[in-house]
Amino acid sequence: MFKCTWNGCQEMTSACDAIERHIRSTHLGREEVSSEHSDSDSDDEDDHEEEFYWTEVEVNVATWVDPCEPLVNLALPPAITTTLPTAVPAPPITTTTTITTTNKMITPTPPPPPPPVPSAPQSPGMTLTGIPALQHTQPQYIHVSSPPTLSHMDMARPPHEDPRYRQQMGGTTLSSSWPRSSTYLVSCPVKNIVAGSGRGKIRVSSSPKASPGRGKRNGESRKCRKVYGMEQRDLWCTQCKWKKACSRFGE
DNA sequence: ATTGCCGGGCT
DNA sequence: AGCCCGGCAAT
Ligand SMILES: [Zn+2]
Repeated sequence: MFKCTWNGCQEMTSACDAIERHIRSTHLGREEVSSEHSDSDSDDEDDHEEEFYWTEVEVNVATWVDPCEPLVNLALPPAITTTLPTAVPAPPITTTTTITTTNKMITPTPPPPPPPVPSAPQSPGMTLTGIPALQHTQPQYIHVSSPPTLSHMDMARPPHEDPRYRQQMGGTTLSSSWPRSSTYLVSCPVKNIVAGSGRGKIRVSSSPKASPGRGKRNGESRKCRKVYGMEQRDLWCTQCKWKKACSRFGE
């Protein structure tokens, strides 16, 4: 069973495609569009936004425990489903209740449309740009102790940094949310506790040849610049604005 | 060409 | 201190 998780909606269907179509037309407000975009150019698969608004409800479901987070499932509903529309094993569980498995990222709060803003008095009724913009809910681990590694966790952009609603599309794609990709990184809380206290100018191992400390090292690194683009520079973190090492996105 | 950022200049 | 940019390295 696939249930719509939209605020208050109780729509339920047995087919995955059906619920997605329901969400698309009823909630997302966009009509059925043939999979082929004739006009637009290429790659990115059309935003699968509807995939965030339904959950798979099953009579019996094995509790998939993420190998990376063995002790974090005390607050969030344990659920991770890869892309598997049909075929369910049949574990010996006689529970009558149903377990919901949210597909794609963990969403602690069922109604995603209005992202829970930390605390900011906003104009009632509409939120942000109007489109159901989700935010990359970074899984908050229980960091045992890592004071020096205060890198991310402040991805929540200020309520309204820019008084002007900047809306300039580079193409036909409406910037909905993060440039999601098909693969989701799953970082483990196995971080080394670096005792970074030495504050000198000791720059060891700095041969003029090999020093992978500069330049565009990894193609996977998305810093403020690439994320927001040259436009909306005011959304970058301070360090990025000054062309210094980014402070928001560690790694 | 683009991105990340060190080094260094200016206020 | 904050702010900005030249220029380098890596993609
Ligand atoms: Zn940054």
